[in-house]
Amino acid sequence: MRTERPELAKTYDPDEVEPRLYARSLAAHVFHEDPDPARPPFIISMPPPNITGRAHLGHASTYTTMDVETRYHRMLGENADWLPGQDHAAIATETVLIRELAKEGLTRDGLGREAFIARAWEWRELYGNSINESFQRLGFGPDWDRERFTLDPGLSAAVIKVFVALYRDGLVYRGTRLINWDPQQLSTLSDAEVESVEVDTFLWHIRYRAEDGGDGVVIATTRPETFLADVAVAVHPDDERYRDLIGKNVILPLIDRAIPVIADEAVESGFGTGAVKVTPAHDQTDYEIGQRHSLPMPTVIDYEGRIAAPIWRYENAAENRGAIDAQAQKMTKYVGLDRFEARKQIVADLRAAGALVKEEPYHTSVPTSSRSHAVIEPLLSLQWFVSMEPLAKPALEAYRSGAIRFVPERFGRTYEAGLETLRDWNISRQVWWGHQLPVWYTPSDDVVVAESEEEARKIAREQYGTDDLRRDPDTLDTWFSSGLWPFSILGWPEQTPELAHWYPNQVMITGREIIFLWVSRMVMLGLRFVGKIPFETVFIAPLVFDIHGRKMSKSLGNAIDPMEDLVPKYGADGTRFGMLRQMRLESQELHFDERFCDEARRFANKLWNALRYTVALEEGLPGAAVLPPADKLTLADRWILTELHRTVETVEKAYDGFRFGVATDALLQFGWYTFCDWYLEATKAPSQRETRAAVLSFVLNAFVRAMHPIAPFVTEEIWLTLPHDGATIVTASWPDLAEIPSFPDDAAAFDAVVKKVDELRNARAEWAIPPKDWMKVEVPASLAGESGVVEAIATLARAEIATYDGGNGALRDRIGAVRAVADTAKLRDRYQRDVARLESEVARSEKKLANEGFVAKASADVVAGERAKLDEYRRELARTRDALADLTPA
RNA sequence: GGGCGGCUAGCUCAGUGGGAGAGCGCUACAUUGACACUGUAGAGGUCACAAGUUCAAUCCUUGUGCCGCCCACCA
Repeated sequence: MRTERPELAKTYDPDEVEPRLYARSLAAHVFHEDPDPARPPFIISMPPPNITGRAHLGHASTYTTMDVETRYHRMLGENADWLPGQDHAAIATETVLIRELAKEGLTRDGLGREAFIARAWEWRELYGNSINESFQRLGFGPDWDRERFTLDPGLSAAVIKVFVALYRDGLVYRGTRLINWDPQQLSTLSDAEVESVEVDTFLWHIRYRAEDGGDGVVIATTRPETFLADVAVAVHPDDERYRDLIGKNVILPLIDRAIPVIADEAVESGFGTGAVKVTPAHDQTDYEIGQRHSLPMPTVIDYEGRIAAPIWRYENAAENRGAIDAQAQKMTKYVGLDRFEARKQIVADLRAAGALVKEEPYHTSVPTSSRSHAVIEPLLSLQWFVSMEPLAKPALEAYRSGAIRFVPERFGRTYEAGLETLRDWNISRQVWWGHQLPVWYTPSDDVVVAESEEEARKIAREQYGTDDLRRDPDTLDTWFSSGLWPFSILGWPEQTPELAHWYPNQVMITGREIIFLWVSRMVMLGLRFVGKIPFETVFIAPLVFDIHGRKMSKSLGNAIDPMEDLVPKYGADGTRFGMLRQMRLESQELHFDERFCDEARRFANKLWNALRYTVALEEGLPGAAVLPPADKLTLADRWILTELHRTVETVEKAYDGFRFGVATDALLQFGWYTFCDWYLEATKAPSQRETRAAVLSFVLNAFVRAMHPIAPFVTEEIWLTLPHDGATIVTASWPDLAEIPSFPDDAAAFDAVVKKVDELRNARAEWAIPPKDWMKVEVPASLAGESGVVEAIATLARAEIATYDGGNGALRDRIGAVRAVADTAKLRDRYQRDVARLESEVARSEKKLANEGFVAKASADVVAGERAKLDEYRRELARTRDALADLTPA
């Protein structure tokens, strides 16, 4: 295909090009693939963003790596597909919806479940696509024809099937446990969604007097309000101070209830007073102590986070219940108070009663919801759980056997550590937007779990003689459905061709903060239900912070919105290239610096102008991928082809190893400096005329293909303008190293030209020769035969060439002997400095080689290298001394 | 408490067991057949600190300091 010489804009305009080319790709469905067992699969399941989400910088960077990998593997000819989808994000979406409804004066409960869900779906239709629009503007090319949603009928069926199967296998169970309760969201949260936030508070020291009238004990607590539900005081069994108290009773102040002093190993004598109040229904450690000692477990905080008369939840141990219930009338003044309000009141009352011994300022952390940021209340509650141990074991084994590989490797240890310490997973949520539990109860609370209501009735009739059922209103944790993602997205439980060829996926890319939350669950559930690991490689992309390493946040005012702040300024290409440039494999943080995006934007313009130069050559361009015969290629041609070969090789390895910083470094270095600053300038020498059009076109064509996965638009625009084969660069082939000739010796000779030109430019600056003047340069007569070399030097250094008698040896030596002509004093000065510099280099090198230890112990390569270096210095020194001698008046 | 990452030029970061690098910023010059979203040149660094291993350490080991993150039931 031969391209007409078009009119090309002087400046590359991403705003015009990018949407146009994206629409073209979309219309042609170039990102779509079907399973093709004849080709190796390369599948990435896109971590489904929340439908409420906006594309933030973390998405932009992480998802760009997925796009790069998919595009690269597609160009390699693999059956590559990137599977997109969205997550219903139960709690997050419900929160947003409730807020929206409030603007209309409506409430969730007022609407009722059915109407609320209907509104949620409407809302999703309206706004759920905005993140996809951002992704498209960023140039992401997942297989949009295969987009899925976690609440799709197919995925919902998978969720129900898994829940029921796990229940029947005894891995899903219902029980009363201490759970994380968010009093603001009015729902439970999994451990993984709870984060610690540091706060300044107090450690209150409170005296519980002994029942027999003694001083009793002083306990230290950060949560005095929960003392209403205390059922014991615990001390360490070996603590001498309290030995006599163990087994005796102390009296809770204000409410005058007697509780025992018990001994438990969990207590650390060194902390606080060495005595701990035990409140099993409001603290994890206390709960475990309570279990060990069969203590009653009253709750005194309700679901709204208010103080309540003792509540007994389900099968709580209830010995001594009478005494606890009897306290209700003594705590009426606190009932209904918010927990933090109650804390103030109780502290004041304890102080008034003389029970408050000390208030010690104290820095600690409190659990908060990673969603609502409300302080989590540990509460005893009847919920649904998944037993983790039987699932975790095979998932650990898959990692330890090497079936799953982490990049960087060290994150494998994070995964391992997480799986070793998993507690059972609380999966029931008290929200409506989600997969409702396939669980029904009979009037007498018998539990029926089934895939459908029909099946549930049948079971109920057979087992319990009733079909009067009510369904559990709770829904499943969002992560339950996302845990199935890599296979549910492929159609599981149906045995689809996609599942057959594309599972396991080759790569999963995500952030380190969800290694336990998500990655481990996909592995556990994939192994259990498909019988195979879900993916072979997990690439953990760095987390994005601001330029000074601070978390990006609206309140700090340092958040960068890629769609608002970057794409309009730098284009999608500039944004992508600039982000990837900062991604270094071993670094777990990316301190985002916008300057890299600006550099990338200018780089795109630079390449664009190299294209303009190329297509404007009067001799015209040959067809795609046509090189002149090797014997016609000039030294400069051989050099640029060799450099191209090396660059493609480097970029290939970089993409293979997720080293995006290395790939962008190599592309930038080659494209801007090697290609534009040196080769393209060299083609302005007359001797390059015969071959330059073909070589420029060939190099640009291969180069933009190597860069395409990172910067899809500018590369496509350039590729389409050049002679090319095929309809779009998206489906073009990866540059074949075998077809890029490499001439290492000639390339080294041209390196000498580069070095010489640098030296001449340097001399020009030093001698203040105006750039518009041609500087005078003499080349040894023996180099005159190499007209291409002489002209290249003349063009690049803007020099007028004369010859002098002399010069011999290898081409590189003859190039080295090229010299600038200036007035004698200036030249002498320069040569003298060169001699001094070279003498010191020679001395350093000689000293090193004279070191017996070095010669004896260093590797042969290094010693030989050092000798070669010394040799080179000596020759250069000799050359410079000769030149200096020539100048010295006789 | 455990684990991980970082500390290199004013800023942001590469890099290597053997001659300290880039971009931006700064200074000076320049409009040379594409590009001023450009080119050329220059200034600028005891590679956090200490000890060790080594013929040789910015790089490896250990320790210290500072910054950041993750995990953990010290109330």
